[in-house]
Amino acid sequence: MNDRKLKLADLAKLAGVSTSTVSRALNDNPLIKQETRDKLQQLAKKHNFSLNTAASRLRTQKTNVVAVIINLDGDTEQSINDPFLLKIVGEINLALNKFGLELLLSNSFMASDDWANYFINSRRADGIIVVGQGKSQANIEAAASAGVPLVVWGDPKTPSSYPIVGSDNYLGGRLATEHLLANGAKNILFLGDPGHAEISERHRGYLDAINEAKATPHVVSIDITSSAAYKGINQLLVEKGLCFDGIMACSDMVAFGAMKALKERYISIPNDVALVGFDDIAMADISHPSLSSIKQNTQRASVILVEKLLAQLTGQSVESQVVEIELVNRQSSQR
Amino acid sequence: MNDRKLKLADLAKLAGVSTSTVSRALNDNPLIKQETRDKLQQLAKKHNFSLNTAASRLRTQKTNVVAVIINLDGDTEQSINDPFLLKIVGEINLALNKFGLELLLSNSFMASDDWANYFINSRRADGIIVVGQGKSQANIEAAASAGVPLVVWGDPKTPSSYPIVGSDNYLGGRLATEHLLANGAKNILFLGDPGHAEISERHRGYLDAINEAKATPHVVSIDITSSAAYKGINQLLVEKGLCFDGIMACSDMVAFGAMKALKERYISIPNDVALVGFDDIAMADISHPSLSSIKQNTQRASVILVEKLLAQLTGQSVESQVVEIELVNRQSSQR
DNA sequence: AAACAAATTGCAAACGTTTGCATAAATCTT
DNA sequence: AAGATTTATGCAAACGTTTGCAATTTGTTT
Repeated sequence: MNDRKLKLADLAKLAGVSTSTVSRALNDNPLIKQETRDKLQQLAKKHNFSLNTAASRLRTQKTNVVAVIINLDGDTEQSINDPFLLKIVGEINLALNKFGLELLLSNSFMASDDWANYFINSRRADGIIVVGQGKSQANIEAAASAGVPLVVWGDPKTPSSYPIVGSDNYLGGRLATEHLLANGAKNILFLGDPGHAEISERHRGYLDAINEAKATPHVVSIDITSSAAYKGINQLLVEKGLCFDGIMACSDMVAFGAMKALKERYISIPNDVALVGFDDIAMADISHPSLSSIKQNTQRASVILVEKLLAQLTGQSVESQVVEIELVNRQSSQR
Repeated sequence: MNDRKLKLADLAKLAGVSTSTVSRALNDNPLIKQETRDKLQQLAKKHNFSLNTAASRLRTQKTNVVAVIINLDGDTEQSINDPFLLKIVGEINLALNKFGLELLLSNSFMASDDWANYFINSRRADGIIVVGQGKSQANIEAAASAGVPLVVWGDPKTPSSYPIVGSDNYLGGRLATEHLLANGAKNILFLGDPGHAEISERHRGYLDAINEAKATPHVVSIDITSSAAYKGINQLLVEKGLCFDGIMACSDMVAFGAMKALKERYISIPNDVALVGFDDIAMADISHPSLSSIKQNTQRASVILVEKLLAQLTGQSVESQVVEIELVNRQSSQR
């Protein structure tokens, strides 16, 4: 780094034109003659010039930055380690880049509770993508009603004043359960916390499928973590023995926790207990037995999230949207 | 959002003081009388005021933003899904927040190759944290020699002009191998690509342990993914049968791929083949059998990364640093 | 009570872009 | 060939902070 950072004015002097011209040329403004544009762009490249984003953000009042907030409830610890959450952040990153936007990563622990203020008023970002509804939607609601451009990854069927993009959780729960039934399971456990928005929909789907089959539902309510699932199933086995022959788990990580408890007692999967997870994380395919799961189309969802955010930025009003899901049939439910 | 965004000048008018005073008060500058400071800070809170970061970044030439680049090689696909990479990003995020910094997430696919230019000259960020060395360090080297404040998560023993923070990979490889030997394994496979910086150190540790035990080394070189590991082990079994009784895998995900191939052929873990992974991701504890692994202290490493970056920002020169590792002994290696 | 020092506050210039408007150059009409 | 268009460029003001310096107020000393 030899010398002081070049600025627009320096470049202009070098080229013998005004700063306006350089500015326009670099932004590919058709007001400037094509030939001049090319020349100036080359000059900029040659001198390793790049615009000072602070200055241009100040002037244009736009940042081209989107804040992504990983929304965890303080108490129930679906930890930041859940591969699924992180996977979706990765996908969102890709989707944003495709639209020339950058990603400011944040989480619900920092940044206080006033998102409108912290991210938008301060011009840190143009809009917000919230990953996960959490148990309380208060922060989201507050930001949305403050007029912040905002989209949420969550359960699209939740009534809300802001657009939610997410999987058809009801259908997912239903398909998974019907699949277990079709494979001969009679006593199917729902493993997860129905107090959580997305999971409550999965639970509804589970219930409807169970009822239609005239079976009896049974819920084991636990946090969305493997270890909670492990403990939950263990405890159930201790107290009541093997009183079930199927599990619909609210996430793959939860399913793996359950699997461990079962395997330790030499309960065969899928023969004694059939199992379906949710999310289809990479591990589902590589575990043994491999885990049947409801696959969420995170890639498509991410693109939709970004599109809806952009639509809001141009003043359009947008609706929640469901993205399709798919049952991935593997060994854990096959018999 | 009722009215136009408040600015410093508006607040000043409300309070009957100058903008300088408000600015200083909000930044807790001791030049301003404590009483005035309190009053103005309350006023700001009351009106939901927050500073325009674009303006203040322009004026101060500081952003308080750090770019985190996930550095994947285009070809060898240690995909963005590897939970370990994402875990460390989470930890870095926490560490940055602790120091009042924000995290701009990026990856080596976007942002061109000229990081100095794209992130620093453009004043998008004050410094860069690179996660992963990848196979080629050209981009990192270029940015570092352009004078960019930069730290890398990788193998600290790699000679470099920039500071690298990471685990003692040599020791990790050695400990894992010695542990397998101590548990009676005689023919231990190294599963991973020694062309990769961190893994080459693990490989060295493996080699030294093997040689000291007068055993013969055997490397199965594969990409850092479960599926590559699965295929690799499968192929080996097909071609040569069960010619090994221990595996030191270069990552947990790789170990799981190997486990799957073994389990499918009813090869017992740990009795027929003992196995140790690397990273200690959440899944290691929840798999069955649970996976012994070398645990990297990502939390401590993240704090160190940030501290070293801050040190650079204040002009100090900093060195690479090793963070301790730990063997977590679980079922997969126990006999 | 005057003279001085210390503690507070205000003035005004910068930070580096973008953009409405005015101007200059090139092209087209008749 | 002179006016009327069209095309291309330049001028200068604004975006909202921060900060060196000057100015004011307050407190201290003789």
